[in-house]
Amino acid sequence: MASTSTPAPSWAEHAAQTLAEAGFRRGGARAAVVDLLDAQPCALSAYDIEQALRDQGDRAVARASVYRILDELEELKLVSRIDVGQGITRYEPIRPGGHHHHHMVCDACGRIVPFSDDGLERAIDRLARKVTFAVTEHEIVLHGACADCAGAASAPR
Amino acid sequence: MASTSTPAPSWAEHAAQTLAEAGFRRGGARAAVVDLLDAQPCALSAYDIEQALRDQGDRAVARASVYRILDELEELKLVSRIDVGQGITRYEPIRPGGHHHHHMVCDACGRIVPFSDDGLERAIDRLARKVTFAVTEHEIVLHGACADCAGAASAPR
DNA sequence: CTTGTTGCAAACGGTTTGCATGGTG
DNA sequence: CACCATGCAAACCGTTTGCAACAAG
Repeated sequence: MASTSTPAPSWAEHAAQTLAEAGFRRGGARAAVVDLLDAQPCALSAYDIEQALRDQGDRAVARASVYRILDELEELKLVSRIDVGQGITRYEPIRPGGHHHHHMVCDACGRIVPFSDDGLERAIDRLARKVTFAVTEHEIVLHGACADCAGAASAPR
Repeated sequence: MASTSTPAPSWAEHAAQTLAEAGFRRGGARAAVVDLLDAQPCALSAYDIEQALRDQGDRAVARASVYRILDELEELKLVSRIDVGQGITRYEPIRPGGHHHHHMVCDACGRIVPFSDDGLERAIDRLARKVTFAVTEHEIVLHGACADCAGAASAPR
């Protein structure tokens, strides 16, 4: 962490640059969505994004625009779709140095908790080499109960 | 209990029995869906099921019934939901002695190919023991290109 | 005859599209 | 001033629900 010239550009900046390079014009709605995503710790649904922007007041964005912008961002590999079932697609920034991770879904409260595990990734890599299938992506979703919900139901430890 | 008359009950029979034990009455629509599922090698969507039954002619089942029946079967752990994205839920029989498996989705042609891997399952088990989350299920989806599509695009070998 | 089962059609909820308006370059 | 970006509303599509007809036990 010595390189003072590129002090870890925020994802928002990275996204803005990538978008510009791809020939997109600057637009208030897109900037608002990008900024919101950058500030979030975990995956958001299109609805979450629309609401958050509306609630925080300074820049409401139409639903259709949210979807269109998310499509563009996904196309440029700036966000990834997370589908944990329930028919709701969530989106999450792909941060330059960010680590690959997956999600656990609490079936009781709906909470989504990110996790990453090298052993799991290695197992997937090994598997990918064995199969007659060109694996480019993988998605792993763990279902169960989060600490709160599991604790409430069984022995609190 | 060495009842020699039960060598390997088909999934359809197993399902019929489980349903009966759970107090369900016998019904033509349900039987048709169960039979169709039993005959299939891989996951079907509700739409696939409705169409297949309508096409094969002998017993059409209303869309709503298909969904209701699938819900009941899932409740009894007779089928499992497979969600590979694209917003379409698929269903697959859980066969008594059947092995746990996951799916690869060809993003080019949409084909779904099942696979299973012990190393992967072990990695998940190990992980499940480590996390602060009561893991009850997991779903793994590999995306990429199937042999046909990958072969067509790149070197055929 | 009582109660679960099925079909039909309308309702639902997330997502996409068509078109007019407005801001960027 | 040309064109992309945005908002709005309607269309879409898979799924769910309400209700009436039907059949199993």
